[in-house]
Amino acid sequence: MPSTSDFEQSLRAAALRVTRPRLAVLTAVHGHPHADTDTIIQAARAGLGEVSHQAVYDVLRALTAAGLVRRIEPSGSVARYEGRTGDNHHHVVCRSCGAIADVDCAVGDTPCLTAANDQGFTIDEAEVVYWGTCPSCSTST
Amino acid sequence: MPSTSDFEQSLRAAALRVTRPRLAVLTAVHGHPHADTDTIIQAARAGLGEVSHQAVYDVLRALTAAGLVRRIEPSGSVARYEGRTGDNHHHVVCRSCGAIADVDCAVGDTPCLTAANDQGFTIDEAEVVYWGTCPSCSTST
DNA sequence: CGGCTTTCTGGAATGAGTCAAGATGAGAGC
DNA sequence: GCTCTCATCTTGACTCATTCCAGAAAGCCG
Repeated sequence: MPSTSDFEQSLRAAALRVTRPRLAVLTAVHGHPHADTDTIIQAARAGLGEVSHQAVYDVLRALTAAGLVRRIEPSGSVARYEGRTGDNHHHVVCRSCGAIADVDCAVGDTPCLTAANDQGFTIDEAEVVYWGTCPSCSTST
Repeated sequence: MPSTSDFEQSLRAAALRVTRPRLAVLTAVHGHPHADTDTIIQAARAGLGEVSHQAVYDVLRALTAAGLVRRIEPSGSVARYEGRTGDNHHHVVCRSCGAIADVDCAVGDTPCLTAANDQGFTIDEAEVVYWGTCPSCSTST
């Protein structure tokens, strides 16, 4: 996991100001993969004291726009964020407990980006969500 | 598009009672592909008079559970529903205007269902969303 | 250090979706 | 065809994630 100075560089590289809340949120996102907003707020507060939820939302939006974090929203769940960007991986979501795990795509770097007929759309990203059951939910059945 | 009697049969086959609201919602979903909940409510009312939003939500949930309709939720959008199920197609979403179009997958019937490492998950469905720009938004740039 | 701009705080508002209780009507048996 | 039973629909209030707003504070640059 990147260090605080790495995050600082990332922020500066994205032309964003380096502030305590931003570093805290960035650290929280990297330390809690697929965490929902509330978890990130909790984590940010744990390392910073008090942060308004508004600041976290704002920071997350800025970071998402800058491409430093990725926002994922499985159906039926609240928005979640993750720090791994640019490596084109996808997600498995457990139907039972909502757990999310990373999976690399089988095909390569930009898989499935070749739709049979693209309807004239200019496709620039393919997002894949696998639905299934996680190991612990499978066994507890 | 299926007729009302087809919908009746589908409902009965799913052990659901055939009611006016259900037929109206089913018709609305088939007549308005990828429509959001509000649109479906409007469409159902157009063919039925007055329907409570609660009934529509309930019907949509029942139909989704029965597999008669499919629920899709692109990030940043409200829930949408479609009547085409079982043919394993995917969607292109326009980042600009939010338009949704169907695409058949290039690989075949159950594409991309082979994740590189499934983390022990039992995967039963792969959902693919292509992000891009629709023809009209591309040209108007 | 000073000024400008962006960001953070705190609170209130929005809006999709859900819950609960009672009324209604579809389906089954007589 | 009639009646009974239970799933389904109506109404209305409510939850909760997310957003909007205005003012205060802090970071960045010269």
